[in-house]
Parts: sequence; C-alpha cells; structure tokens
Amino acid sequence: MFFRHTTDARNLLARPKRQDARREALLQAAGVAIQRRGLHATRVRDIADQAGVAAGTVTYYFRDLDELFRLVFAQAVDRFCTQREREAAAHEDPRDQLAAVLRHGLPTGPDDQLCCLLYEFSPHARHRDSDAQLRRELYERQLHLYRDVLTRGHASGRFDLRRPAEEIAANLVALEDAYGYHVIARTFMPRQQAEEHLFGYAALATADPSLAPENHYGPG
Amino acid sequence: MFFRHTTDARNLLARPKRQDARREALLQAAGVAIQRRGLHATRVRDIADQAGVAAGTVTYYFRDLDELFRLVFAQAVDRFCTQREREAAAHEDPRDQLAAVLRHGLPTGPDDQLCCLLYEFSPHARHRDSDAQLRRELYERQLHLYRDVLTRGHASGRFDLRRPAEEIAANLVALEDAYGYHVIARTFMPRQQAEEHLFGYAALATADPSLAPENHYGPG
DNA sequence: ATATTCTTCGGACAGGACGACAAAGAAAGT
DNA sequence: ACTTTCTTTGTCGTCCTGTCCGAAGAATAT
Repeated sequence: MFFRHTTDARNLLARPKRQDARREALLQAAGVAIQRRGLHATRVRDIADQAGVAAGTVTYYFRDLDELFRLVFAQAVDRFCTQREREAAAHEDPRDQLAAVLRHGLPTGPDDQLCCLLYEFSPHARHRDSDAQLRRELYERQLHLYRDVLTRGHASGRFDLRRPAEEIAANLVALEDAYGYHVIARTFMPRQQAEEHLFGYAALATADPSLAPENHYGPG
Repeated sequence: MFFRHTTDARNLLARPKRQDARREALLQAAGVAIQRRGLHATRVRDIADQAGVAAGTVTYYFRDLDELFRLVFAQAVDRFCTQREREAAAHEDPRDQLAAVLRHGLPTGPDDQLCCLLYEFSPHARHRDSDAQLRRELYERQLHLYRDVLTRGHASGRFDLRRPAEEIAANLVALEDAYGYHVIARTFMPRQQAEEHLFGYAALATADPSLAPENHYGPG
C-alpha cells in the first residue's frame, strides 16, 4: 500500500526499461548524420536511416528534433571538455600539460566528429538560449583549463608570463577555436600549420622558447 | 535581319531594365532576415516580407534561395574586407594602422549585421564548395592586410617583431575571428574585453608596449 | 502458456515551402 | 492611344517533413 507505484512491482514491469542504450545509439547516429549533411539539412529520416530504424522510433525517444539536437550538442560539449581535462591531468610538468592540451584542442582533421559538431552548432548560440548556455560552458571550461596550467606553471617558476594569465588563457582558447575552424572547414589550412602558430604564441606568452615550433618540442 | 534580338532596338525595349536596384534591395532584405531568424530558418517569405514585396518577386530575381544566399555571403565578404582595407589606408603610421584595423575587425556589438552574416555562413564552408571559396577569400584578404601592416612597420623600424610576420598576422586574424564570434553570440563576453585581449597580443608580438590595453593607446 | 508492459514499425495526416504560371500593372517609345 | 517590354502579384499544384496513432513484435514475470 505504501508507495504503490514504486514498490508494488509484483506482477508489473513485465519488460524492463532499457531505453538508455537506444537513446545513446540514436544520439550517436544523429552526430554522424549532422557531420555528414550539416545540421541545417539533417532530418528525422536521416538519423533513422543512419541508426537503421524507422523514423517513428526516433520520435518515440525524443519529443522533437530540437530536443535531440540540444542533447547532441550538450553531449559533444561535455565529451570534448572532459577528454581534454583528462589529457591535462595525465602530465605533471606544466609545459607538458600545455603542449598536450594545445595539441588535443585542435581537430585531428576535417573529419573530427566532435569538433565538427561543435562548429555546426556555433551560429545557433545567437538564436537559442539553451545553445548559448552550452557554448558558454564550453568556453568557460576551456578557459579554466588553460588558466590553471598557466598559473601553476607560473607559480612553479616554469613559465615567465609576459601578459596576465587571464589574457593568455583567453587568447589560447580563441586561437584554438579559430584554427580549429580552419582545419574543419575546407579553408586549406593544414593542421600542422595551425599547430605551429598556436605553439608560436604559447612560446611567446610564456617566454618558453622550447615551445616554439622551430624548436621541435611542440608540433615536432 | 542580322542579330535581330540585340541590334534591332528601334521600337523594342519599351521599358528599360532596372533590376539592379531591386536586386540590391532584396539582398539587403535577405541580410536583415538572416540576421534576425538565422540562416537555417530564413525562408523566401521572410525575405519578401522584409523587403515589402510578394514572395514571387524574390523568385523572379533569384532562381532559388541557394543562389540568393551565395550572393549575400559574397557581398558580405567583399564589404567587410573592403571596409577594413580602407580603414588601414586612412592612416600612415603602422601603429595607427594596426590599431585601426584591430578595432574595426571586431563587431560593434551583438547586432553588427555584416559580422552576423559572416558567422551565420561559417558552417556552410564544410558542405558547399562555393562557400568554402568565399571563406577562403575572406581569410586571405584579412591575412594580407595584417601582414602588410606588420612588415611595413617592421621595415620602418616601428615594430620589433618577436615572431615571424606570417605567424603574427595569422594569429591576429584568428583572434579576431574567435573574439568576434563571442561578441556576436550571447557568450557574455563584452566587446571591451575582447578588444583588450587582442591588443594585449598585438603589444606582445610587436614589442610595442603602447599598444597594450593598460596603456590606453588602444582600447582606452 | 499467458498476461503485461516496453519497443518498434509504417501508414495516414496536416502543415508548410518552393516553383510554375498566367494575368494584371507599370514604364517608355511610337 | 497603343504597343511592347519589364515587373509584380496571387494562386495553384507538388513535394517533403514532422507528428500522430494503432497494431505488431519482443521480453519478462507468473
């Protein structure tokens, strides 16, 4: 009698809910579809085809496309940030941390799915509050990452910061975003060059010549 | 009898063609509509409403939306670049040039139409060759602008470049693009702060402390 | 086996956007 | 006034998409 809905599971619950796996698969399929066709051209059917299910299945799990897209974006943001935070935590020396974070901030190439997604959603931040919030979270987490590395390196005497840590961190994030876009888009800027320019700035701002691209510590 | 269509204009050509003005007005209206609703959500009807004409008029002047959008993008790229090249040409001292170009590279605010358009089209570069070409032109012209100012300033002894001019120019363009996006999107980064970070890098790379934000030559 | 609940499917439906078309309207020459 | 050409408009048909919905299928407890 108490908590009938939750405890009285004698003869109820014939088939257990296992929606999580399907939802995850659909999110994954949506990511592929968006990367291929572009966010603006992705339809319910594309996602269903990619996942190998009927269109009705997609709407069974997600109220509408907007909700699905929002979840894809949120997941992409979180994955990207978490992945990088792990990369940073894997090193001890701030220089190694900085180099690792810089490298993993750039897309591996024009087909980097995670990065493609992030860029596909960029213009939406102007128009939807939920997307703006996510984009802000992405920025804040990246900024935090760099600022931590810089201040820690500064405190331990490894870096001699030539500008305020806040400014350097913001500039690193900005450079990374912009070059990331060029690698993704077909602007014919190779990843190698983007990386060199990034490391060039890092070397200049931290007064650590070993980070400079011509010194083979970074882009090697 | 010869070339009847083109030369026999005696009593032909009753009403002269003046499509240019209308086309221009429609492009302008399309820009406003895209800025408001976002490129992905802009329909023929929105453009027609904005221009105060019927929807059929839009399709009379442009075969389809794609063609219209491509022209809007092309015009935005050209206007943006031309405007900045003029700004640079208005000054003599490379430091003034650099400061002017840096300032006019950032959107005036979240409603800067030209900049909004450029960012709305960004993700399309991955999917359409014509857009990729335009995006590339935008980048090249910006890069050229900065590189010229830097090398000229270096040659005249005004700047002491701490990194290759090519790298500094590329980084300035990249910073500008990224911060421009933050000003446009609702990421809550004010223009002032973006400008200060930009000038901070310029001061560092050119070894010209007067450009630094704290020295009131730039953003102040 | 059977009942119950969760999951999937595909068709029917409505809504909307685009493109075509033909007629009306405007501007200039004769 | 009349003709010719350019421009605009409104409507219609077509196509496509997202959503709804009922039925079929699958998984588990009894």
